[in-house]
Amino acid sequence: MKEFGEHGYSTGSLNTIAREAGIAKGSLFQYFNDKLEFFAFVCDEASRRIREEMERRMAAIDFDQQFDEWLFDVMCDWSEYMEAHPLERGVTAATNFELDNSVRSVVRDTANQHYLQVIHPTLQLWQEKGQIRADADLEVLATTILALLPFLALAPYYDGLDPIHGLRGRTPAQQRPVIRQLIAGYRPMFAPEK
Amino acid sequence: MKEFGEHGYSTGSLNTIAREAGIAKGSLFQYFNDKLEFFAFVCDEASRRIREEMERRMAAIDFDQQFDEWLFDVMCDWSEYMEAHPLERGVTAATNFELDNSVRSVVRDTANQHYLQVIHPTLQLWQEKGQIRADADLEVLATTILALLPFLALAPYYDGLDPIHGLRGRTPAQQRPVIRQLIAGYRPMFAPEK
Amino acid sequence: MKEFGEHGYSTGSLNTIAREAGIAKGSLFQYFNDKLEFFAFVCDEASRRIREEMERRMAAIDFDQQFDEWLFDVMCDWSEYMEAHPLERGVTAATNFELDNSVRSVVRDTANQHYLQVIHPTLQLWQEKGQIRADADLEVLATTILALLPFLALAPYYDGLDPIHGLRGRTPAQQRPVIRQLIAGYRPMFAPEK
Amino acid sequence: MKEFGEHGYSTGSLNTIAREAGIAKGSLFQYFNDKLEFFAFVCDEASRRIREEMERRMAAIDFDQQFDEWLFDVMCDWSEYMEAHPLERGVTAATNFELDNSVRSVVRDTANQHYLQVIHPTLQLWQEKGQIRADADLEVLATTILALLPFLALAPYYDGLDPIHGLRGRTPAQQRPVIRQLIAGYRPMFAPEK
DNA sequence: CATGAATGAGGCTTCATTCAT
DNA sequence: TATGAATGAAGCCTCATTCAT
Repeated sequence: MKEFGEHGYSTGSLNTIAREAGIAKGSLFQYFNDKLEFFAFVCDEASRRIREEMERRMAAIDFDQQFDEWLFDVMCDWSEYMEAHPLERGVTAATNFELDNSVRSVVRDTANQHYLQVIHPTLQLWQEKGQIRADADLEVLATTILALLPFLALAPYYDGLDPIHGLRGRTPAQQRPVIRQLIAGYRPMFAPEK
Repeated sequence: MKEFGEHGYSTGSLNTIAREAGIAKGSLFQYFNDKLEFFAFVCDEASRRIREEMERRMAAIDFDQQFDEWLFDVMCDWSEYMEAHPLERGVTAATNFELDNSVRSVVRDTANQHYLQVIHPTLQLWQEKGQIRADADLEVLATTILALLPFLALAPYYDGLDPIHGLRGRTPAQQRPVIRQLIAGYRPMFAPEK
Repeated sequence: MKEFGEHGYSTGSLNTIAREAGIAKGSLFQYFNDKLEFFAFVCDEASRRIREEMERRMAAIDFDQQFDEWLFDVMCDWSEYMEAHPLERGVTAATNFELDNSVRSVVRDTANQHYLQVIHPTLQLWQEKGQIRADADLEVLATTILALLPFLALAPYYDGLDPIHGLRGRTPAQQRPVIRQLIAGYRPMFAPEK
Repeated sequence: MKEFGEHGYSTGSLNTIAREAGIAKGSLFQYFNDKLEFFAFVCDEASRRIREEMERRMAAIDFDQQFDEWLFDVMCDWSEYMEAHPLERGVTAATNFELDNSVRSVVRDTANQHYLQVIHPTLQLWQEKGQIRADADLEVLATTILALLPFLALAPYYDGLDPIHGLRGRTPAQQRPVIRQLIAGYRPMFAPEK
């Protein structure tokens, strides 16, 4: 996760991985047929960990509040999780920044499934609770959140992702106003008529 | 543009570029000190071309309509431009998918400046025209559009970018319903009270 | 036989053999001390099979005819056998095309012994029957036949072995005219005076 | 020529070649796209040298004698040439012992062309001179000689090629009786009626 | 007797960059 | 200004063999 997270698929070095892991180069190929299979495994593993941890955290968040408040809490947790887990964050970057389609399609589909299996039911639940307007477009909302997640995860650590709010370099605590601003901006998309 | 657009910075090969351009490998280094300087130049050039062409096209779009109608026209133009210009699209992908921060910061800032110098004044103009609600958050709107542009540019051509609306593989004409849906979804963010 | 026959000794892979055989890599070394011993066993086995089958077939061929007619029948059988037994044919190629002397000497001597133990007595028999001229040089005849056998076995399946008669790609039936032509050409070497 | 001649295509090492040539590994690829292209070049070069030298020598051989005497002289020259040129001999072995069809077809066709462009016209010439029987089959004769050449070139230096006459280890001078015996054995194939 | 993970040397090839011409 | 051969490090991957289980 460290090597691939820092350098991505094509620039990540199996030699380096073997050296830092203290095993022989050839040993890597006992478990994976080639570099791509290895990378895919690492990405799957990271996606799974991220999802499991986030589900655990979300279960602890107060469900008896307005949707935008709840979303704010979730996104702050997300922000803190990513700050505390540089390995998972690195792999998230590696999958989001992969250019090669044949590599990308292998790793992105898995990640997207994990995300959507959380996002879709959650949005429906909130709509049923009446906290999301009945005529809101859940697909557009899901797309927005699906884009917001890597944005919040990476913008504080990678240059050029957020030239508007200036997330780059901010701690999770310092990110909170921006998160609040973004959710407030999106609020009309889902907010029920008063 | 072809080589870097297809393979990105680190995987793009100067050997290949020289070979396909029909010039000597050494000649590249007459004009650029190293690979990064070359890549930066290519990205700048692409960003400039994209911006100029889009400004030209936007000037031809009817300004006497509602903001969301106008935005729809612009985004359709953007979609058609990207379909017609695979080289520029490739470089767009290469800059958006670059993982290495020291490379990324060089190319993204330029691109973002180009984008924002168009987006910011435009949004202000539409707000002054009263077509964007006075209390709408122009920053969040700008961030949304800044994310929407690469999304629409790349999702039809790269796997795993849009698992919700299924833009992958669609022609510009087939993308139009999705563009309309997205803008309709975003509409409450800026739409003036009726 | 499959792996060594297709790729020869040095390029043949014990890993592949174990994988395709469905046994563990280590198990190979329970029965053979090293790769060469294994290869030698496979070649011996193939030589033995080839010899036994050809002796069986030769026993069924009419012995009451002229030597060249008989030889034609034998060679056609040989041609058909090789077509029907790609594994044995492959090993034949592997032993004939082995460059490394230390490997070659191990496998060729066995094969040659098998061939000569059939060829020598047979030629003597035919000479005693008076169908081979008394002053014919049986050694040269044996050498000729010893060269003819791999030639007929492999030329239809390997490039560049027969640039004159064009055996490459021919079915056994299509090889028959060439076989007849070759034996007719050799005929003066052994034919008794009329 | 040394490395490929000793170990053949697949076992020959580019690392070794570069090291013994005193150049960098990468430099090999300035002139050849891959190993096969390199090997093909080496084989072509060797074939050309062999042909040119043999044509030079054949021009010095007395043409006013019987065909079998002339052939004996040529084959003795061939035997001496191969003894004096271990590099060319090695490459000859490498092309004759190559198992991989895709490699083999590349190098054998060239070699065969060189051989046949000498053999065919020569045989015709001798037939016109009346030294080869009018009804002799020149194709079979050519095939015989085409097989005799690598046999004489390699049998003295490689195990298991000649289990009958025992050429292995013989000097050119010691090979002469065998060469004479072989040609005497083949003589009836072409000798004119007395 | 069977297993299969571990090894580490070696395989071919690509790369950005230099520099003498 | 243009060239392109030379470099040598680094890339991924395969290999036969060992050995503790």
